[in-house]
Amino acid sequence: MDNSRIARLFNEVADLLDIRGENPFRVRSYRTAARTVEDHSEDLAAVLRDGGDLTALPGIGKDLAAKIAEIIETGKLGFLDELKAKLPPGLPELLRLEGVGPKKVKLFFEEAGVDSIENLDRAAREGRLRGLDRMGEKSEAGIIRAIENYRKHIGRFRLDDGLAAGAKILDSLKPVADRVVAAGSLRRRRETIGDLDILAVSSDPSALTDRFVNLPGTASVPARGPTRSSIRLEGGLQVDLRVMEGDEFGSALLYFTGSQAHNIALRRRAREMGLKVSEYGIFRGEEKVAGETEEDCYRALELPWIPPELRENRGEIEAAEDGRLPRLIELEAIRGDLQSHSTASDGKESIMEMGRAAGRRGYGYIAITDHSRAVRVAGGLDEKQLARHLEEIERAGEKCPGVRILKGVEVDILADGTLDLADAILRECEVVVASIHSSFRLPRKEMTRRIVRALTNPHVNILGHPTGRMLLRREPCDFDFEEVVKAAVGEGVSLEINGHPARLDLNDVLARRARELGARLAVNTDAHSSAQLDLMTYGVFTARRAWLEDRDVINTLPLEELLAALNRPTR
DNA sequence: GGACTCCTGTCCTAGTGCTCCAAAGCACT
Repeated sequence: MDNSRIARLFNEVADLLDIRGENPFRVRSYRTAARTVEDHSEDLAAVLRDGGDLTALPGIGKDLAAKIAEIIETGKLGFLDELKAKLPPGLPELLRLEGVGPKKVKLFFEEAGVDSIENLDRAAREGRLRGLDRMGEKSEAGIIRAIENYRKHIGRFRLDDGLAAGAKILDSLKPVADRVVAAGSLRRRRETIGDLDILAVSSDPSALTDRFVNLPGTASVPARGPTRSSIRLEGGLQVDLRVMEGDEFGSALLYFTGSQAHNIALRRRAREMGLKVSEYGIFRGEEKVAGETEEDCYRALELPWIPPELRENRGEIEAAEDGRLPRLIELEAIRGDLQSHSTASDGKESIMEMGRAAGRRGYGYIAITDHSRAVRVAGGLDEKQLARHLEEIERAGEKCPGVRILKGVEVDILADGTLDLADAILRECEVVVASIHSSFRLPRKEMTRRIVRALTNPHVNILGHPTGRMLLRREPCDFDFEEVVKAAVGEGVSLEINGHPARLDLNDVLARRARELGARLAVNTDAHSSAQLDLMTYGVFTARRAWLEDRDVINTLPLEELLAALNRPTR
Protein backbone atom coordinates (compact mmCIF):
# COMPACT_ATOMS: atom_id res chain seq x y z
CA MET A 1 0.00 0.00 0.00
CA ASP A 2 3.06 2.19 -0.14
CA ASN A 3 2.67 2.21 -3.89
CA SER A 4 0.08 4.95 -3.79
CA ARG A 5 2.39 7.08 -1.70
CA ILE A 6 5.20 6.68 -4.23
CA ALA A 7 2.76 7.59 -6.99
CA ARG A 8 1.67 10.69 -5.10
CA LEU A 9 5.25 11.92 -4.70
CA PHE A 10 5.99 11.32 -8.40
CA ASN A 11 2.89 13.27 -9.37
CA GLU A 12 4.01 16.12 -7.14
CA VAL A 13 7.38 16.14 -8.90
CA ALA A 14 5.60 16.20 -12.27
CA ASP A 15 3.44 19.16 -11.20
CA LEU A 16 6.45 21.15 -10.07
CA LEU A 17 8.51 20.34 -13.18
CA ASP A 18 5.50 21.29 -15.29
CA ILE A 19 5.17 24.67 -13.62
CA ARG A 20 8.86 25.30 -14.06
CA GLY A 21 8.39 24.71 -17.76
CA GLU A 22 10.84 21.84 -17.91
CA ASN A 23 11.10 19.25 -20.64
CA PRO A 24 7.53 17.99 -21.09
CA PHE A 25 8.79 14.48 -21.74
CA ARG A 26 10.51 14.46 -18.43
CA VAL A 27 7.26 15.54 -16.83
CA ARG A 28 5.47 12.76 -18.63
CA SER A 29 8.02 10.23 -17.40
CA TYR A 30 7.08 11.03 -13.82
CA ARG A 31 3.37 10.91 -14.53
CA THR A 32 3.67 7.61 -16.41
CA ALA A 33 5.78 6.18 -13.62
CA ALA A 34 3.24 7.34 -11.04
CA ARG A 35 0.51 5.53 -12.87
CA THR A 36 2.60 2.40 -13.35
CA VAL A 37 3.37 2.31 -9.65
CA GLU A 38 -0.22 3.00 -8.62
CA ASP A 39 -1.61 0.27 -10.85
CA HIS A 40 1.03 -2.24 -9.91
CA SER A 41 -0.59 -4.85 -7.76
CA GLU A 42 2.49 -5.98 -5.88
CA ASP A 43 3.79 -3.86 -3.05
CA LEU A 44 7.01 -2.40 -4.45
CA ALA A 45 8.61 -2.41 -1.01
CA ALA A 46 8.16 -6.18 -1.01
CA VAL A 47 9.53 -6.44 -4.55
CA LEU A 48 12.60 -4.54 -3.49
CA ARG A 49 13.00 -6.56 -0.31
CA ASP A 50 12.88 -9.78 -2.31
CA GLY A 51 15.65 -8.52 -4.56
CA GLY A 52 13.31 -7.73 -7.46
CA ASP A 53 14.34 -5.44 -10.30
CA LEU A 54 12.23 -2.30 -10.45
CA THR A 55 13.58 -1.37 -13.89
CA ALA A 56 11.65 -4.35 -15.23
CA LEU A 57 8.52 -2.21 -14.84
CA PRO A 58 7.55 -0.29 -17.97
CA GLY A 59 8.69 3.33 -17.88
CA ILE A 60 10.91 2.80 -14.84
CA GLY A 61 14.61 3.15 -15.60
CA LYS A 62 17.67 3.40 -13.44
CA ASP A 63 16.94 6.87 -12.15
CA LEU A 64 13.31 6.34 -11.20
CA ALA A 65 14.07 2.94 -9.72
CA ALA A 66 16.60 4.62 -7.45
CA LYS A 67 14.03 7.26 -6.51
CA ILE A 68 11.47 4.57 -5.67
CA ALA A 69 14.05 2.83 -3.50
CA GLU A 70 14.82 6.14 -1.80
CA ILE A 71 11.15 6.68 -0.98
CA ILE A 72 10.76 3.16 0.37
CA GLU A 73 13.92 3.37 2.47
CA THR A 74 13.67 6.93 3.77
CA GLY A 75 10.01 7.77 3.31
CA LYS A 76 11.09 10.89 1.42
CA LEU A 77 12.27 12.01 -1.98
CA GLY A 78 15.19 14.46 -1.86
CA PHE A 79 14.62 15.63 -5.43
CA LEU A 80 11.05 16.60 -4.59
CA ASP A 81 12.19 18.50 -1.53
CA GLU A 82 14.74 20.40 -3.68
CA LEU A 83 12.04 21.33 -6.16
CA LYS A 84 9.71 22.41 -3.40
CA ALA A 85 12.41 24.64 -1.95
CA LYS A 86 12.61 26.50 -5.25
CA LEU A 87 8.92 27.29 -5.53
CA PRO A 88 6.25 28.55 -3.16
CA PRO A 89 4.30 25.68 -1.58
CA GLY A 90 0.94 26.94 -2.77
CA LEU A 91 1.69 26.79 -6.51
CA PRO A 92 0.84 23.15 -7.32
CA GLU A 93 -2.61 23.60 -5.83
CA LEU A 94 -3.34 26.22 -8.50
CA LEU A 95 -3.29 23.41 -11.07
CA ARG A 96 -6.43 22.01 -9.48
CA LEU A 97 -8.39 25.03 -10.71
CA GLU A 98 -10.46 24.59 -13.81
CA GLY A 99 -8.95 26.50 -16.72
CA VAL A 100 -5.55 26.78 -15.07
CA GLY A 101 -2.64 24.69 -16.34
CA PRO A 102 1.11 24.89 -15.83
CA LYS A 103 1.53 27.77 -18.28
CA LYS A 104 -0.99 29.91 -16.47
CA VAL A 105 0.49 29.09 -13.06
CA LYS A 106 3.91 30.16 -14.32
CA LEU A 107 2.44 33.34 -15.78
CA PHE A 108 0.53 34.25 -12.60
CA PHE A 109 3.54 33.58 -10.41
CA GLU A 110 6.16 35.38 -12.49
CA GLU A 111 4.09 38.30 -13.72
CA ALA A 112 1.68 38.89 -10.83
CA GLY A 113 3.51 37.41 -7.85
CA VAL A 114 0.69 34.94 -7.23
CA ASP A 115 1.78 31.99 -5.10
CA SER A 116 -1.43 30.59 -3.62
CA ILE A 117 -5.13 30.27 -4.30
CA GLU A 118 -5.86 33.07 -1.79
CA ASN A 119 -3.40 35.31 -3.61
CA LEU A 120 -4.85 34.48 -6.99
CA ASP A 121 -8.34 35.17 -5.74
CA ARG A 122 -7.28 38.61 -4.51
CA ALA A 123 -5.38 39.42 -7.70
CA ALA A 124 -8.38 38.46 -9.83
CA ARG A 125 -10.81 40.48 -7.73
CA GLU A 126 -8.52 43.51 -7.86
CA GLY A 127 -8.34 43.24 -11.64
CA ARG A 128 -4.62 42.60 -11.68
CA LEU A 129 -4.79 39.60 -14.01
CA ARG A 130 -6.48 41.19 -17.01
CA GLY A 131 -3.35 42.96 -18.16
CA LEU A 132 -1.32 39.77 -18.38
CA ASP A 133 -0.52 38.06 -21.65
CA ARG A 134 -3.61 36.45 -23.19
CA MET A 135 -5.73 37.32 -20.17
CA GLY A 136 -8.82 39.51 -20.36
CA GLU A 137 -11.78 40.38 -18.17
CA LYS A 138 -13.56 37.15 -19.09
CA SER A 139 -10.56 35.04 -18.14
CA GLU A 140 -10.30 36.90 -14.87
CA ALA A 141 -13.96 36.27 -14.07
CA GLY A 142 -13.37 32.62 -15.01
CA ILE A 143 -10.58 32.38 -12.45
CA ILE A 144 -12.81 33.76 -9.71
CA ARG A 145 -15.51 31.26 -10.63
CA ALA A 146 -13.02 28.40 -10.73
CA ILE A 147 -11.80 29.26 -7.23
CA GLU A 148 -15.35 29.40 -5.91
CA ASN A 149 -16.07 26.01 -7.44
CA TYR A 150 -12.87 24.55 -6.15
CA ARG A 151 -13.58 25.67 -2.61
CA LYS A 152 -17.10 24.35 -2.75
CA HIS A 153 -16.47 20.97 -4.31
CA ILE A 154 -13.08 19.56 -3.63
CA GLY A 155 -12.82 15.89 -4.37
CA ARG A 156 -14.69 13.09 -5.97
CA PHE A 157 -18.05 11.40 -5.68
CA ARG A 158 -18.96 7.87 -4.73
CA LEU A 159 -20.08 5.51 -7.46
CA ASP A 160 -23.53 5.06 -5.94
CA ASP A 161 -24.10 8.83 -5.88
CA GLY A 162 -22.92 9.05 -9.47
CA LEU A 163 -25.23 6.26 -10.60
CA ALA A 164 -28.20 7.88 -8.87
CA ALA A 165 -27.50 11.29 -10.42
CA GLY A 166 -26.90 9.66 -13.80
CA ALA A 167 -30.19 7.78 -13.75
CA LYS A 168 -32.13 11.01 -13.11
CA ILE A 169 -30.38 12.84 -15.92
CA LEU A 170 -30.91 10.02 -18.39
CA ASP A 171 -34.62 10.00 -17.54
CA SER A 172 -34.85 13.73 -18.19
CA LEU A 173 -33.03 13.55 -21.51
CA LYS A 174 -34.71 10.43 -22.93
CA PRO A 175 -37.76 12.29 -24.31
CA VAL A 176 -35.54 14.52 -26.50
CA ALA A 177 -32.94 11.91 -27.48
CA ASP A 178 -32.97 8.90 -29.77
CA ARG A 179 -30.30 7.29 -27.63
CA VAL A 180 -28.72 8.46 -24.41
CA VAL A 181 -26.30 6.59 -22.16
CA ALA A 182 -23.86 7.26 -19.34
CA ALA A 183 -20.23 6.56 -20.22
CA GLY A 184 -16.96 7.51 -18.54
CA SER A 185 -15.78 6.22 -15.19
CA LEU A 186 -19.39 5.53 -14.26
CA ARG A 187 -19.66 2.95 -17.04
CA ARG A 188 -16.30 1.51 -16.04
CA ARG A 189 -17.73 1.25 -12.47
CA ARG A 190 -14.84 3.01 -10.82
CA GLU A 191 -15.25 3.27 -7.07
CA THR A 192 -15.38 7.06 -7.24
CA ILE A 193 -16.06 9.37 -10.14
CA GLY A 194 -14.82 12.87 -10.85
CA ASP A 195 -17.59 13.78 -13.26
CA LEU A 196 -20.46 12.29 -15.20
CA ASP A 197 -20.27 11.68 -18.96
CA ILE A 198 -23.45 11.49 -20.99
CA LEU A 199 -23.49 10.50 -24.64
CA ALA A 200 -26.55 11.12 -26.78
CA VAL A 201 -27.88 10.88 -30.31
CA SER A 202 -30.78 13.14 -31.20
CA SER A 203 -32.66 14.25 -34.28
CA ASP A 204 -32.98 17.64 -32.59
CA PRO A 205 -29.56 18.36 -31.00
CA SER A 206 -30.35 21.94 -30.00
CA ALA A 207 -33.48 20.85 -28.11
CA LEU A 208 -31.40 18.22 -26.37
CA THR A 209 -28.72 20.73 -25.41
CA ASP A 210 -31.38 23.17 -24.21
CA ARG A 211 -32.92 20.54 -22.01
CA PHE A 212 -29.50 19.57 -20.71
CA VAL A 213 -28.29 23.02 -19.66
CA ASN A 214 -31.64 23.64 -17.99
CA LEU A 215 -31.81 20.40 -16.01
CA PRO A 216 -33.22 20.86 -12.51
CA GLY A 217 -30.46 21.24 -9.93
CA THR A 218 -28.04 22.90 -12.35
CA ALA A 219 -25.85 25.47 -10.59
CA SER A 220 -23.81 26.68 -13.56
CA VAL A 221 -23.06 26.01 -17.22
CA PRO A 222 -19.28 26.07 -17.73
CA ALA A 223 -19.49 25.21 -21.44
CA ARG A 224 -22.12 25.05 -24.13
CA GLY A 225 -21.54 24.08 -27.74
CA PRO A 226 -23.39 22.28 -30.53
CA THR A 227 -21.74 18.95 -29.77
CA ARG A 228 -20.26 19.36 -26.30
CA SER A 229 -21.69 21.01 -23.19
CA SER A 230 -21.03 20.89 -19.46
CA ILE A 231 -23.11 21.70 -16.43
CA ARG A 232 -22.30 21.69 -12.76
CA LEU A 233 -24.97 20.41 -10.41
CA GLU A 234 -25.69 22.06 -7.09
CA GLY A 235 -24.00 19.19 -5.27
CA GLY A 236 -20.80 20.02 -7.19
CA LEU A 237 -20.84 17.15 -9.68
CA GLN A 238 -19.89 18.20 -13.21
CA VAL A 239 -21.84 16.57 -16.03
CA ASP A 240 -20.57 16.57 -19.63
CA LEU A 241 -22.87 15.95 -22.55
CA ARG A 242 -21.62 14.90 -25.95
CA VAL A 243 -24.05 14.87 -28.87
CA MET A 244 -23.13 12.58 -31.76
CA GLU A 245 -24.54 11.16 -34.99
CA GLY A 246 -26.02 7.66 -34.88
CA ASP A 247 -23.37 6.09 -37.07
CA GLU A 248 -20.69 7.43 -34.72
CA PHE A 249 -22.27 6.01 -31.59
CA GLY A 250 -19.89 3.09 -31.13
CA SER A 251 -16.70 5.06 -31.58
CA ALA A 252 -18.09 7.89 -29.43
CA LEU A 253 -19.06 5.45 -26.69
CA LEU A 254 -15.63 3.90 -26.86
CA TYR A 255 -13.97 7.29 -26.61
CA PHE A 256 -16.25 8.64 -23.91
CA THR A 257 -16.02 5.50 -21.78
CA GLY A 258 -12.24 5.71 -21.63
CA SER A 259 -10.19 5.39 -19.64
CA GLN A 260 -7.85 7.95 -21.08
CA ALA A 261 -5.01 5.43 -20.81
CA HIS A 262 -7.07 2.81 -22.64
CA ASN A 263 -7.94 5.28 -25.39
CA ILE A 264 -4.35 6.31 -25.90
CA ALA A 265 -3.22 2.69 -26.05
CA LEU A 266 -5.93 1.87 -28.60
CA ARG A 267 -5.08 4.88 -30.74
CA ARG A 268 -1.44 4.00 -30.69
CA ARG A 269 -2.26 0.47 -31.77
CA ALA A 270 -4.43 1.92 -34.53
CA ARG A 271 -1.63 4.11 -35.77
CA GLU A 272 0.69 1.12 -35.97
CA MET A 273 -1.97 -0.59 -38.09
CA GLY A 274 -2.27 2.41 -40.38
CA LEU A 275 -5.61 3.43 -38.87
CA LYS A 276 -6.80 6.52 -37.07
CA VAL A 277 -9.22 6.41 -34.13
CA SER A 278 -11.27 9.36 -32.99
CA GLU A 279 -14.70 9.70 -31.44
CA TYR A 280 -16.09 9.96 -34.99
CA GLY A 281 -14.96 6.55 -36.10
CA ILE A 282 -12.03 4.47 -37.18
CA PHE A 283 -10.50 5.60 -40.44
CA ARG A 284 -8.07 4.29 -43.00
CA GLY A 285 -7.11 7.50 -44.75
CA GLU A 286 -10.42 9.13 -45.63
CA GLU A 287 -12.33 5.88 -45.51
CA LYS A 288 -14.37 5.14 -42.41
CA VAL A 289 -13.98 1.48 -41.49
CA ALA A 290 -15.94 1.34 -38.20
CA GLY A 291 -17.94 3.49 -35.81
CA GLU A 292 -21.48 2.29 -35.43
CA THR A 293 -20.87 -0.09 -32.53
CA GLU A 294 -18.08 -0.68 -30.06
CA GLU A 295 -17.79 -4.25 -31.30
CA ASP A 296 -17.11 -2.94 -34.83
CA CYS A 297 -14.43 -0.61 -33.52
CA TYR A 298 -12.60 -3.29 -31.58
CA ARG A 299 -12.92 -5.66 -34.53
CA ALA A 300 -11.31 -3.08 -36.80
CA LEU A 301 -8.41 -3.08 -34.36
CA GLU A 302 -8.36 -6.89 -34.51
CA LEU A 303 -9.54 -7.22 -30.91
CA PRO A 304 -12.56 -8.74 -29.24
CA TRP A 305 -14.88 -6.38 -27.35
CA ILE A 306 -13.38 -5.50 -23.99
CA PRO A 307 -15.71 -5.06 -20.98
CA PRO A 308 -15.70 -1.43 -19.75
CA GLU A 309 -14.61 -2.46 -16.24
CA LEU A 310 -11.28 -3.65 -17.67
CA ARG A 311 -10.50 -0.56 -19.74
CA GLU A 312 -7.73 0.88 -17.62
CA ASN A 313 -4.73 -0.14 -19.73
CA ARG A 314 -3.77 -2.66 -17.09
CA GLY A 315 -3.01 -5.43 -19.57
CA GLU A 316 -6.50 -5.83 -21.05
CA ILE A 317 -5.45 -4.98 -24.61
CA GLU A 318 -2.65 -7.55 -24.55
CA ALA A 319 -4.99 -10.09 -22.98
CA ALA A 320 -7.62 -9.39 -25.62
CA GLU A 321 -5.07 -9.83 -28.36
CA ASP A 322 -3.98 -13.20 -26.97
CA GLY A 323 -7.53 -14.41 -26.29
CA ARG A 324 -6.86 -14.29 -22.55
CA LEU A 325 -9.64 -11.96 -21.44
CA PRO A 326 -11.30 -13.32 -18.30
CA ARG A 327 -14.91 -14.49 -18.29
CA LEU A 328 -15.87 -11.87 -15.75
CA ILE A 329 -18.16 -12.78 -12.88
CA GLU A 330 -21.81 -11.70 -13.26
CA LEU A 331 -24.25 -10.71 -10.53
CA GLU A 332 -26.39 -13.73 -11.46
CA ALA A 333 -23.57 -16.07 -10.47
CA ILE A 334 -23.80 -15.01 -6.82
CA ARG A 335 -25.65 -17.66 -4.82
CA GLY A 336 -25.62 -16.07 -1.39
CA ASP A 337 -24.32 -13.39 0.93
CA LEU A 338 -21.78 -14.19 3.63
CA GLN A 339 -21.95 -11.02 5.69
CA SER A 340 -25.19 -9.47 6.95
CA HIS A 341 -26.58 -8.08 10.18
CA SER A 342 -29.85 -8.41 12.06
CA THR A 343 -31.56 -6.59 14.94
CA ALA A 344 -29.45 -8.74 17.26
CA SER A 345 -26.73 -6.11 16.78
CA ASP A 346 -27.03 -3.01 14.58
CA GLY A 347 -29.13 -4.38 11.71
CA LYS A 348 -32.60 -3.01 11.05
CA GLU A 349 -34.46 -6.24 10.38
CA SER A 350 -34.94 -9.63 11.95
CA ILE A 351 -33.12 -12.80 10.99
CA MET A 352 -36.30 -14.04 9.36
CA GLU A 353 -36.76 -10.88 7.30
CA MET A 354 -33.18 -11.06 6.08
CA GLY A 355 -33.59 -14.73 5.21
CA ARG A 356 -36.76 -14.19 3.25
CA ALA A 357 -35.24 -11.24 1.40
CA ALA A 358 -32.33 -13.50 0.42
CA GLY A 359 -34.85 -16.03 -0.87
CA ARG A 360 -36.60 -13.37 -2.96
CA ARG A 361 -33.25 -12.63 -4.59
CA GLY A 362 -32.91 -16.25 -5.55
CA TYR A 363 -30.10 -16.94 -3.09
CA GLY A 364 -29.50 -20.42 -1.74
CA TYR A 365 -28.00 -19.12 1.51
CA ILE A 366 -27.30 -16.08 3.64
CA ALA A 367 -25.02 -15.81 6.64
CA ILE A 368 -26.22 -13.69 9.54
CA THR A 369 -23.03 -12.27 10.99
CA ASP A 370 -23.82 -9.89 13.82
CA HIS A 371 -21.11 -7.96 15.65
CA SER A 372 -19.19 -9.17 18.67
CA ARG A 373 -19.10 -7.32 21.99
CA ALA A 374 -16.14 -5.03 21.27
CA VAL A 375 -18.32 -3.03 18.87
CA ARG A 376 -20.44 -1.61 21.67
CA VAL A 377 -22.09 1.13 19.64
CA ALA A 378 -23.43 -1.60 17.35
CA GLY A 379 -24.78 -3.68 20.22
CA GLY A 380 -22.20 -6.42 19.75
CA LEU A 381 -22.88 -9.83 21.30
CA ASP A 382 -20.92 -11.64 23.98
CA GLU A 383 -20.57 -15.43 24.12
CA LYS A 384 -23.82 -16.07 25.93
CA GLN A 385 -25.82 -13.72 23.74
CA LEU A 386 -24.28 -15.20 20.61
CA ALA A 387 -25.13 -18.72 21.76
CA ARG A 388 -28.80 -17.74 22.13
CA HIS A 389 -28.64 -15.85 18.83
CA LEU A 390 -27.32 -18.92 17.01
CA GLU A 391 -30.28 -20.89 18.31
CA GLU A 392 -32.58 -18.19 16.99
CA ILE A 393 -30.92 -18.39 13.60
CA GLU A 394 -31.55 -22.12 13.58
CA ARG A 395 -35.21 -21.67 14.47
CA ALA A 396 -35.64 -18.93 11.86
CA GLY A 397 -34.06 -21.21 9.30
CA GLU A 398 -36.68 -23.86 9.92
CA LYS A 399 -39.38 -21.37 8.97
CA CYS A 400 -37.57 -20.14 5.90
CA PRO A 401 -37.67 -22.90 3.31
CA GLY A 402 -35.51 -22.65 0.24
CA VAL A 403 -32.84 -20.54 1.86
CA ARG A 404 -30.26 -21.84 4.25
CA ILE A 405 -29.61 -19.24 6.95
CA LEU A 406 -26.05 -19.79 8.04
CA LYS A 407 -25.04 -19.31 11.66
CA GLY A 408 -22.41 -16.62 11.61
CA VAL A 409 -20.67 -13.81 13.43
CA GLU A 410 -18.51 -10.84 12.57
CA VAL A 411 -15.95 -11.14 15.29
CA ASP A 412 -13.67 -8.24 16.08
CA ILE A 413 -9.94 -8.50 15.67
CA LEU A 414 -8.60 -6.88 18.82
CA ALA A 415 -5.49 -4.69 18.78
CA ASP A 416 -3.21 -7.63 19.63
CA GLY A 417 -4.67 -9.88 16.95
CA THR A 418 -6.69 -12.06 19.29
CA LEU A 419 -10.40 -12.37 18.64
CA ASP A 420 -13.18 -10.82 20.65
CA LEU A 421 -14.96 -14.14 21.32
CA ALA A 422 -13.82 -17.48 22.70
CA ASP A 423 -13.02 -20.36 20.36
CA ALA A 424 -15.72 -22.46 22.01
CA ILE A 425 -18.48 -20.27 20.56
CA LEU A 426 -16.75 -19.54 17.25
CA ARG A 427 -16.64 -23.30 16.74
CA GLU A 428 -20.45 -23.32 16.75
CA CYS A 429 -20.62 -20.86 13.86
CA GLU A 430 -20.75 -21.86 10.22
CA VAL A 431 -19.34 -18.55 8.98
CA VAL A 432 -16.85 -16.51 10.98
CA VAL A 433 -15.96 -13.16 9.49
CA ALA A 434 -13.06 -11.50 11.32
CA SER A 435 -12.81 -7.72 10.98
CA ILE A 436 -11.09 -4.69 12.41
CA HIS A 437 -13.25 -1.89 13.83
CA SER A 438 -10.77 -0.13 16.11
CA SER A 439 -7.08 0.77 16.42
CA PHE A 440 -6.85 1.48 12.70
CA ARG A 441 -3.61 3.38 12.94
CA LEU A 442 -1.20 0.83 14.35
CA PRO A 443 2.31 0.88 12.89
CA ARG A 444 2.70 -1.30 9.80
CA LYS A 445 4.56 -4.18 11.41
CA GLU A 446 2.20 -4.37 14.34
CA MET A 447 -0.84 -4.21 12.08
CA THR A 448 0.52 -6.97 9.86
CA ARG A 449 1.23 -9.18 12.87
CA ARG A 450 -2.22 -8.42 14.25
CA ILE A 451 -4.08 -9.50 11.12
CA VAL A 452 -1.92 -12.55 10.47
CA ARG A 453 -2.48 -13.68 14.04
CA ALA A 454 -6.22 -13.36 13.62
CA LEU A 455 -6.08 -15.43 10.43
CA THR A 456 -4.37 -18.27 12.25
CA ASN A 457 -7.39 -18.77 14.48
CA PRO A 458 -8.75 -22.04 13.10
CA HIS A 459 -12.37 -20.87 13.12
CA VAL A 460 -11.99 -17.78 10.96
CA ASN A 461 -13.35 -18.19 7.42
CA ILE A 462 -13.30 -14.69 5.97
CA LEU A 463 -11.26 -11.56 6.58
CA GLY A 464 -13.89 -8.78 6.51
CA HIS A 465 -13.28 -5.43 4.79
CA PRO A 466 -9.54 -6.13 4.93
CA THR A 467 -8.06 -2.62 4.66
CA GLY A 468 -10.67 -0.81 6.75
CA ARG A 469 -10.84 2.14 4.41
CA MET A 470 -13.92 4.32 3.97
CA LEU A 471 -14.07 5.97 0.57
CA LEU A 472 -13.39 9.72 0.66
CA ARG A 473 -13.27 9.54 4.47
CA ARG A 474 -10.78 7.13 5.97
CA GLU A 475 -7.48 5.90 4.59
CA PRO A 476 -6.77 2.16 4.55
CA CYS A 477 -4.86 0.57 7.42
CA ASP A 478 -1.17 0.21 6.80
CA PHE A 479 0.00 -3.41 6.65
CA ASP A 480 2.03 -5.75 4.49
CA PHE A 481 -0.64 -6.86 2.06
CA GLU A 482 1.41 -9.62 0.47
CA GLU A 483 2.18 -11.17 3.82
CA VAL A 484 -1.45 -11.08 4.89
CA VAL A 485 -2.64 -12.62 1.63
CA LYS A 486 -0.05 -15.35 1.85
CA ALA A 487 -1.18 -16.10 5.40
CA ALA A 488 -4.81 -16.17 4.28
CA VAL A 489 -3.98 -18.57 1.44
CA GLY A 490 -2.03 -20.80 3.81
CA GLU A 491 -4.83 -20.83 6.37
CA GLY A 492 -7.63 -21.31 3.86
CA VAL A 493 -9.22 -17.98 4.76
CA SER A 494 -11.07 -16.04 2.08
CA LEU A 495 -10.67 -12.30 1.64
CA GLU A 496 -13.75 -10.15 1.44
CA ILE A 497 -14.73 -7.71 -1.22
CA ASN A 498 -17.13 -5.70 0.86
CA GLY A 499 -19.72 -4.41 -1.57
CA HIS A 500 -20.91 -1.44 0.45
CA PRO A 501 -20.28 1.54 -1.85
CA ALA A 502 -18.68 3.43 1.04
CA ARG A 503 -16.12 0.63 1.43
CA LEU A 504 -15.50 -1.47 -1.69
CA ASP A 505 -12.82 -3.18 0.32
CA LEU A 506 -10.74 -4.92 -1.04
CA ASN A 507 -10.51 -2.55 -3.97
CA ASP A 508 -10.02 -3.66 -7.57
CA VAL A 509 -6.21 -3.59 -7.63
CA LEU A 510 -5.76 -5.41 -4.32
CA ALA A 511 -8.43 -8.00 -5.07
CA ARG A 512 -6.71 -8.76 -8.36
CA ARG A 513 -3.40 -9.16 -6.59
CA ALA A 514 -4.96 -11.38 -3.94
CA ARG A 515 -6.23 -13.71 -6.63
CA GLU A 516 -2.84 -13.75 -8.32
CA LEU A 517 -1.41 -14.91 -5.00
CA GLY A 518 -3.91 -17.75 -4.88
CA ALA A 519 -6.50 -16.26 -2.53
CA ARG A 520 -10.22 -16.91 -2.77
CA LEU A 521 -12.58 -13.98 -2.48
CA ALA A 522 -16.00 -13.59 -0.89
CA VAL A 523 -18.17 -10.82 -2.31
CA ASN A 524 -20.50 -9.66 0.48
CA THR A 525 -22.81 -6.73 1.14
CA ASP A 526 -22.43 -6.24 4.90
CA ALA A 527 -26.18 -5.50 4.66
CA HIS A 528 -27.79 -3.87 7.69
CA SER A 529 -31.26 -4.13 6.13
CA SER A 530 -32.86 -6.37 3.54
CA ALA A 531 -32.76 -3.57 0.96
CA GLN A 532 -29.00 -3.40 1.35
CA LEU A 533 -28.67 -6.92 -0.01
CA ASP A 534 -28.93 -5.11 -3.36
CA LEU A 535 -25.50 -3.60 -2.73
CA MET A 536 -24.13 -6.90 -4.01
CA THR A 537 -24.08 -5.25 -7.40
CA TYR A 538 -21.28 -2.92 -6.25
CA GLY A 539 -19.27 -5.81 -4.91
CA VAL A 540 -19.58 -7.53 -8.27
CA PHE A 541 -18.53 -4.31 -10.07
CA THR A 542 -15.34 -4.32 -8.00
CA ALA A 543 -14.79 -8.04 -8.57
CA ARG A 544 -15.10 -7.50 -12.31
CA ARG A 545 -12.63 -4.61 -12.19
CA ALA A 546 -10.33 -7.07 -10.39
CA TRP A 547 -10.59 -9.47 -13.37
CA LEU A 548 -12.35 -12.08 -11.23
CA GLU A 549 -14.26 -15.03 -12.64
CA ASP A 550 -16.96 -17.12 -10.95
CA ARG A 551 -14.46 -19.68 -9.74
CA ASP A 552 -12.49 -17.05 -7.79
CA VAL A 553 -15.47 -16.16 -5.59
CA ILE A 554 -16.66 -18.66 -2.97
CA ASN A 555 -20.22 -17.42 -2.79
CA THR A 556 -20.83 -18.47 -6.37
CA LEU A 557 -20.70 -22.05 -5.03
CA PRO A 558 -23.82 -24.09 -4.32
CA LEU A 559 -24.50 -24.58 -0.61
CA GLU A 560 -22.85 -27.95 -0.13
CA GLU A 561 -19.69 -26.93 -1.94
CA LEU A 562 -19.61 -23.65 -0.06
CA LEU A 563 -19.78 -25.45 3.28
CA ALA A 564 -16.95 -27.70 2.17
CA ALA A 565 -14.94 -24.68 1.04
CA LEU A 566 -15.47 -22.95 4.39
CA ASN A 567 -14.02 -25.95 6.22
CA ARG A 568 -10.53 -25.05 7.32
CA PRO A 569 -7.79 -27.47 6.33
CA THR A 570 -6.72 -29.60 9.28
CA ARG A 571 -3.06 -29.51 10.09
C1' DG B 1 13.48 10.65 -17.56
C1' DG B 2 12.92 6.19 -20.49
C1' DA B 3 13.82 3.44 -24.52
C1' DC B 4 16.26 2.54 -28.28
C1' DT B 5 20.28 2.75 -31.01
C1' DC B 6 24.48 3.46 -30.77
C1' DC B 7 28.13 5.42 -27.59
C1' DT B 8 25.81 10.75 -28.41
C1' DG B 9 21.63 11.58 -29.74
C1' DT B 10 16.79 11.17 -30.92
C1' DC B 11 12.21 10.51 -30.12
C1' DC B 12 8.78 9.85 -26.90
C1' DT B 13 1.08 8.41 -25.77
C1' DA B 14 -4.31 10.27 -29.50
C1' DG B 15 -7.24 13.28 -31.18
C1' DT B 16 -10.72 16.90 -30.90
C1' DG B 17 -13.95 20.80 -28.87
C1' DC B 18 -14.55 25.14 -26.28
C1' DT B 19 -13.02 29.50 -24.73
C1' DC B 20 -11.04 33.74 -25.13
C1' DC B 21 -8.45 36.23 -27.68
C1' DA B 22 -6.92 36.41 -32.11
C1' DA B 23 -2.67 31.80 -31.71
C1' DA B 24 -2.89 28.85 -27.91
C1' DG B 25 -4.18 26.93 -23.66
C1' DC B 26 -6.98 23.88 -21.44
C1' DA B 27 -10.34 20.34 -21.21
C1' DC B 28 -12.17 15.69 -22.13
C1' DT B 29 -11.97 10.47 -22.62
